[in-house]
Amino acid sequence: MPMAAHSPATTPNSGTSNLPLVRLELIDVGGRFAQSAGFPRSVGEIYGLLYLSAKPLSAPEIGEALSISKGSVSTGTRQLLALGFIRKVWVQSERKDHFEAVLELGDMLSSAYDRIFKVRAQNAERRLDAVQDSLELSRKEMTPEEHALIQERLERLAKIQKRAKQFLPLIERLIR
Amino acid sequence: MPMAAHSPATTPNSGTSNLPLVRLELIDVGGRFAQSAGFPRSVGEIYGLLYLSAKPLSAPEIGEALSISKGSVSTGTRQLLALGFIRKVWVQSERKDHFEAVLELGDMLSSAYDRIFKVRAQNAERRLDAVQDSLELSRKEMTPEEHALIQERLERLAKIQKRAKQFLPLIERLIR
DNA sequence: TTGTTTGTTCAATATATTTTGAACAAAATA
DNA sequence: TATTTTGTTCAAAATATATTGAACAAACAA
Repeated sequence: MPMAAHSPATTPNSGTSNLPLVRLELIDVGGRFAQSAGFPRSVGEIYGLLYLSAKPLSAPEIGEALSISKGSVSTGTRQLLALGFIRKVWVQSERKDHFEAVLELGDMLSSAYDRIFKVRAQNAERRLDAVQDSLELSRKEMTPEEHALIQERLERLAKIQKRAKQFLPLIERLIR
Repeated sequence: MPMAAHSPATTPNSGTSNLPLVRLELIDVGGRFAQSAGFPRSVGEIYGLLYLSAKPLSAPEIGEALSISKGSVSTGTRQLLALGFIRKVWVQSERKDHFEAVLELGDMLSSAYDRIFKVRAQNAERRLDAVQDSLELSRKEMTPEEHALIQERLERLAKIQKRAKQFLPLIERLIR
């Protein structure tokens, strides 16, 4: 369903931006994708805008097209730059920074995968180790039966984690 | 770092629950995992509580152990039941429903994968089709050059999606 | 140097999500 | 039947997250 950025589905885009429908829709797609990946909607909208832009856009242009503030543009572009989804480009006789989308989305997604999911997997592993350590610390508060039960169940978790660790590199290879 | 459910890291667990440290920690792990997967924290905490429980727990027991309300327990257990992460069990001479964790987490995660990620992939595919349709609708508002550029970029997206579609079943097989 | 433009930060505001708990419904008991 | 127990719903409150915009800083121009 066609939808202008930030506007309810039924209302047409409010005035200034004047982008063709297809671009407004991809802005919305980007926003939704960002949300489902745990990023602010505006970050995805910025990428969606730049992805279908014929030329690099300045921060004020982005803000005007999406009706978002200077601050949000600054924060959003910083995040996208850090993830490698956009780059700064120099535009002749312009002092403002300009941004363009990195089009190699496949590569970008795999690098985002690296940064996000690998770190998460590592954290999860460390965390589970800590839980297993604290099982021994809690030993005195428990009956031997309870201790054995918890130990067995934590070992199940460790096995799942091991399995996950093994197939993650395979996914990486497939994504690249 | 050890942490009682819902309490700041430095404060000990407030009174009634009296669970050993290791169980409090797994509750926290469950809560964080749920959050990273887009579920309410309390849903993960309920699973974490049940996962290390020697016996099935009633709704009031869950609420008391986690210091959450009747309503949250009801909502949380319903979600976990729908996902297949817990099951109801009948406990002799008890009228209350009792809940226990499904321990086959690997299986559960793959079925949750099915339900969530497959639907997302399908939605994304439909959505991109719609965007491509609207490119044709917007044709008159654009120069031929702009049209060609957008068409090319949308085709790139379609390719990425196709690739993603291909490797998703492989991941599934690995997870199972 | 001063004045202007551009970009960032962050406290305040707005928005979205989760949790609560009172009101209700459903089921079991007496 | 009436009474108690158990479970659900959903509007309101609490919490978490995103956005704004004024104040600040940094870069450049004159």
